[in-house]
Amino acid sequence: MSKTIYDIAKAAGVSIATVSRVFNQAESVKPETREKVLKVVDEMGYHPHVYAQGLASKKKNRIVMLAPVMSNYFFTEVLKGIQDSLAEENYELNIVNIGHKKDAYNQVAETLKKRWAEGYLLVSLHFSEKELKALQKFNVPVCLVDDFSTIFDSVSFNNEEGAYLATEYLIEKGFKRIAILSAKADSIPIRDRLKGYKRALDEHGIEFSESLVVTGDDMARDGFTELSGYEAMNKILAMDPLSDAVFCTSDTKAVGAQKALKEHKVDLPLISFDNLTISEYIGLSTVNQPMYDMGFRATNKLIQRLHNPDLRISNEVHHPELVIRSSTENVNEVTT
Amino acid sequence: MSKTIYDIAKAAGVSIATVSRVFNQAESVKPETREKVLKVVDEMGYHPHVYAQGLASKKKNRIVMLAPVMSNYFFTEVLKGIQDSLAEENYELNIVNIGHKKDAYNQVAETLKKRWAEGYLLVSLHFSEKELKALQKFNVPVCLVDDFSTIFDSVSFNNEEGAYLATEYLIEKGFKRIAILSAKADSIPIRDRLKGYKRALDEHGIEFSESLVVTGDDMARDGFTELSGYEAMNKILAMDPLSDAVFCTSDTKAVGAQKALKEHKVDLPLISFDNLTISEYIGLSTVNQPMYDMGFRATNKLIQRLHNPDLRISNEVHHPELVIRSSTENVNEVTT
DNA sequence: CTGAAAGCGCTTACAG
DNA sequence: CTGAAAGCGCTTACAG
Repeated sequence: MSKTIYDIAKAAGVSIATVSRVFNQAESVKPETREKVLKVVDEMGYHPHVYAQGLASKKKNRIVMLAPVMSNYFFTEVLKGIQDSLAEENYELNIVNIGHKKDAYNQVAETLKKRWAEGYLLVSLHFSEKELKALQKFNVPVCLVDDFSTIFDSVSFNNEEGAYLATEYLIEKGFKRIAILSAKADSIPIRDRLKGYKRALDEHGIEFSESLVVTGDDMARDGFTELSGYEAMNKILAMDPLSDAVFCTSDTKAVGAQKALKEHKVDLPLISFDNLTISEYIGLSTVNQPMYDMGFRATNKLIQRLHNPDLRISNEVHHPELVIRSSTENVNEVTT
Repeated sequence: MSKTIYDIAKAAGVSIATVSRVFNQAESVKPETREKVLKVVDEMGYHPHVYAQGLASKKKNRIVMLAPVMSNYFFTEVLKGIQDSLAEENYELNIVNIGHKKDAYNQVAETLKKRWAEGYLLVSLHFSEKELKALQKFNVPVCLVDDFSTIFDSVSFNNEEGAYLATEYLIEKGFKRIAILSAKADSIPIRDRLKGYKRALDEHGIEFSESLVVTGDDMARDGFTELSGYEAMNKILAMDPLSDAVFCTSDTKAVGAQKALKEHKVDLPLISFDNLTISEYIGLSTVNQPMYDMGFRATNKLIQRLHNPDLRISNEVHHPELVIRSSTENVNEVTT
């Protein structure tokens, strides 16, 4: 039913090798022959069979993105960056969802084993040194996005520094009892952000208090949900004495937190993390994370490695920027 | 470097046919032989070459999702539905981004031509009858998501009815000058939603006025952006007399619209369209669109067709539900 | 510039 | 239950 290269060759009165060359090394075919073949190709609606091409040429022209939890903004921004970077290259993109965190490693390993692709982008997947070394054994080009390691190329973000800046900002405005609206304690972003929060307190001579680390009960997406933020802010509002400012570990959570504040008619200074598009519209002060850029740069890096496998491992770290809006400004400042 | 079926066969002391059978028709291999092969496979870290398998078996076990504009919530929700539906099946998912609207048809046609996959999901792609018929010629299983046609299977949403319900709701609350916060005029969702808006006015004896159809200037993503909503609401607020309620054509736009309202300290009743997760947290009354379900159901439908190509074309239409929150409630009602 | 032929790594009747 | 062999639809030295 579907046309093959033989059908085209016969109809054009040439060999299959010539038809193949028209697609792959057009210059080496006499212009008239090329035209003739192309004409037949067009008439008969032929398209090379991708699998046969891949098998024969040992090229796949495909890169695979592996990532957990699709339904979030971070993912789509990174994806856009990847696609824009890929747009100029002759690669197809496959997306594989890494489901349950528990055996994320096995899911990734299984995918790498299949060797569908020339290269792989591991997005927001955090593995131990040991696991990464095991993945390295598959000997396929990999670039980590939103994770750091010296074993693979990586494009990451300095979460610790972001949290530090946000917390320091609140401190410099005079706040002393600063709560941190946290998420799953052993998730990598939370670890790093908590570290930055603590360092800021420490360097400004404020004692860290475990009671100011507050988490919601909803643990979907590691607790990075609106609901979790809402729950956590309600806990904060139930504290006595109330904290005088809040560093929230994600904009999504901050949306929930703002709802709780509104319901309680309380105006606590709130700074958050991510800088989603929506944040501008809800007046959220936040730490900007260049998600699109990270996806774009990581893809460039991966493609460079495909062209030149002997490149040294390279790690690119993106730095945070504060974006200040009304959530920290239109509130009563502390007057000492 | 990479192991082949020959390496395994040799190491296990069997033929390649037997190794192949272990993977494909395990029952027909003697248990001891199977164990022996599996042991070698495991030791040597073998995995069948997907392209060679596909070429030889003429199966691909792959479905492709084609969709425009990745970076939106609709897309990710649908995607989640697709993935969950696929999780139980032995299919891989590929995602192809359809970029510029102008030649969306060609992009889709090119992708179908490649025949990577057994089946295709066309998400939020709106083609003319003529174009769909042309796509039909490729003779590959297709299911439309968020579009309706009798040429292919489809899972769609009744936009007209959704807009009708939202507008009627405002009318029944006593509002008469109801503005519609619109987007790209010739986009399919806008056409249908405008139709529903007009029908509601008509059936309740309210005259339609072109001046109450307001659009922002930002036309990215067909005008379905926060910015566009913000701009449009500012135009509404500049009207004299002011409209007394607003039907907004998407939650994303409503986020921008709410910002404008807040800045002007005006409290206009606002009902919107989509029911994003965030909408609950910003108190947005809206029309619920079951995006996840649509993705899930469409995938089921496609897979059924793969199993049984002679199935009659089937069209599933999902119906809207109003979700009422504070944006239409905590505002002054009209007292006649 | 072009063709004949080998080969990519599998699957699957066919025979035994 | 298992193997030898043909074939899937291409690409690419090799030779001319």
